[in-house]
Amino acid sequence: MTGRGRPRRAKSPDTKSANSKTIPEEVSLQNGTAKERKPKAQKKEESPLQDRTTEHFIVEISRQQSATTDNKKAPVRCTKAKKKTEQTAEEIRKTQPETPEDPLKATKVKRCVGKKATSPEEAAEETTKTQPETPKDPLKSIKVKGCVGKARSPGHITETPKETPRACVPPVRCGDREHPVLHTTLENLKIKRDERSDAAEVVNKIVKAIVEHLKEKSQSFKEIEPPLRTGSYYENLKISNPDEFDVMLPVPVDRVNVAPFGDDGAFYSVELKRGKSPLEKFQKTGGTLSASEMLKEFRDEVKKSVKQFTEWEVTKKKKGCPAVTLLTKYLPIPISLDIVLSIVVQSSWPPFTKEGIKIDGWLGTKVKQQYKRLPYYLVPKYEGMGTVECDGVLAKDVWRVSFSHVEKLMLLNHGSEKTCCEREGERCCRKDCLKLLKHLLSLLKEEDSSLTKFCSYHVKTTLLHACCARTKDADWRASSLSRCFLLLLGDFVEHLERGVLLNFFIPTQNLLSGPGLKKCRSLAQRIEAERDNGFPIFK
DNA sequence: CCAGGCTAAACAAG
DNA sequence: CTTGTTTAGCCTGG
Repeated sequence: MTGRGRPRRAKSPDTKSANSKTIPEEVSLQNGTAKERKPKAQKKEESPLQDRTTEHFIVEISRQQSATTDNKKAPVRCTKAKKKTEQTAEEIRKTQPETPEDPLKATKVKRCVGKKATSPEEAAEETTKTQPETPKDPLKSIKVKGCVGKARSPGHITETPKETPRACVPPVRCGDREHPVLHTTLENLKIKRDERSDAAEVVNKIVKAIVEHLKEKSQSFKEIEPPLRTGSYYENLKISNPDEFDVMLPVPVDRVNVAPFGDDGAFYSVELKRGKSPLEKFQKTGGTLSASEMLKEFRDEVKKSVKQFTEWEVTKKKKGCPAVTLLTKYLPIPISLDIVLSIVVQSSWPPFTKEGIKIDGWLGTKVKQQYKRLPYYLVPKYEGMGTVECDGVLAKDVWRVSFSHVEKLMLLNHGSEKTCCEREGERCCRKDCLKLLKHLLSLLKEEDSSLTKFCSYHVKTTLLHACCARTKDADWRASSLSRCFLLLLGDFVEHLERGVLLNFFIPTQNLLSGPGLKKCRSLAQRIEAERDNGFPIFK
């Protein structure tokens, strides 16, 4: 039915232009924060990110060639005919026989292009409504692509076609024959293109509206920088459903004094140095920039800006949580969107990061230096009771450091060779391993409510540490998925057994101190049971 | 501010 | 399996 030439998805032109092509806000971020760090002169060969190769010539030439050939086949556009998503609830709400359990799910007209009905619920949906509690949100990031010319080396010389299965098949060690279930599981975790498209449309629309409102209608937040799309969706790590989005809205500050709050280096109190700032009003008598007051007003402004969007609701405030969470249920897949207030600090990273981000062997020292020249972010997050006081500062007025922008950069550019996972390069399984482990954790959380304190950030951190331990792309060959996944699983279990998983950027912070050793060990046992039985939970 | 190019990933076909 | 197409996201240059 679905012929290749037929438009499987069509959108009305206005929708299109409004959402997909350009997100204008992006541009001003560059102007605002990034330009200084990314001098124009730093091109191609000169970029520190580039010089791990000696093939610049070939690379550059081949780039140009392929660009010109590509051009020819470009603009074959489909005709757009889709109804806008501005539909009201009633319009959208057609009965969805496939999923009777959810009355809000809907079948859309545009989807009727002969696609066979997908099964009720693929494999297992992850429902990563990850707990707000402890360290969920350090998953945000900035964009700032490392460098300009990506290498696509045609001369990428592979002495042997290594990935092809050998003629003689060793009994045990051959790739992942041991665990074919991992591959099918991964397959089921993929996000459907149409669902992604629908979700992106509604999310982009509301984010745009919020940003416009804050810039034009609010005093305190009129200087916000373009949204930083962070978290697993924007790292291409989202599994199962496009149902969770994280967007950080950064407020620039000129100069600030930042002082540790507590002893693990993750939380800070902030003082504005200069007078002139829209943020003055959030200062307490001691000069502290009050996270809670700023978040309160931010939340009010976000509420105002989504008021007219009846399909979105604002969820209740959660203690210590830096996000204003929006929900929409007017799509087959309900979406939660975290709008996270943050302040951008341009100066050098806190001293507590000194021993962190040990990526020298994996991504290289120059990449690390580049990352460390980026700003860092602070989000209005605290732990425990907001009334706890320390040096005259209340916990609810402190900020937690966030390096989500760097996390995103590392995950999108994760190879020790820069051609890793590119068309001409070797494919690796780092992200697949992470997806699988995330999935495993969320399945375990579904069946055991005592695991709420564990979250996908624990898994992500485990992967980052693993990448520093097994630094070469050859350690993560796509053909060795099972072995790599089992090693990663082993890492995770080790952390759990010891009850120690250090924040990748702030090694003085133990991310497992929240859950506690007892819960850690019980999770470790549960995971080992799955492993030793061939992952029945995936079946 | 926008148009256009590029990439990763999903998806379709051979 | 390989190859090509489509799409959202991202970046750049005008």
